[in-house]
Amino acid sequence: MDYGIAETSLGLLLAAVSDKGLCAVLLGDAEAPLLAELKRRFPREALVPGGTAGNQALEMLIAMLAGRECQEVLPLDERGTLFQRRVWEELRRIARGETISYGELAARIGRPRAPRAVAGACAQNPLAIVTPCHRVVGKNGRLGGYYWGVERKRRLLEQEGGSC
DNA sequence: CTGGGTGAGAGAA
DNA sequence: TTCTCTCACCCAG
Repeated sequence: MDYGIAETSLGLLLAAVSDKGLCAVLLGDAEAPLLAELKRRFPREALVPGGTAGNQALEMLIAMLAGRECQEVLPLDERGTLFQRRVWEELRRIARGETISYGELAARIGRPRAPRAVAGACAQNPLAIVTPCHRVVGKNGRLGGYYWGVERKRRLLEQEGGSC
């Protein structure tokens, strides 16, 4: 698979693409930790920097951050359990600027008593931004957590609410 | 504020 | 395989 890295308003953004589709979108402050995480998630893959597909995905993600809603166009190579994919699929149906609670999301996938499990699935989401796990917040106004830092979550929501 | 009920995943043995 | 621990939750006291 090949990948590309670019600087964005949220810090460094890494996109990795396999022969099946987009398989990782990571955020971070420095290049080395990003690469380490990519390698940790795909230990057996050969990682090729600066590939065409990776850079193409990067461009799309940056356009998305700028306000364009062009997801679903490129194939996704999601690796996860059935339950996780169910959660991620539901996440992608949340509109830009909209937020729901973990309990609500759990109810939507038919598991109303499993908000904690849903949170766990969100934490494992390999495709930041494409799968908008940042649009899930706690029920009583609590922001909840975010794998790449609550600060990034807050800024993502701010920027989505304002510029569409 | 605290405590307990949750479902699913990761890791040990 | 099972057992145990860990949660980005949520509601009742």
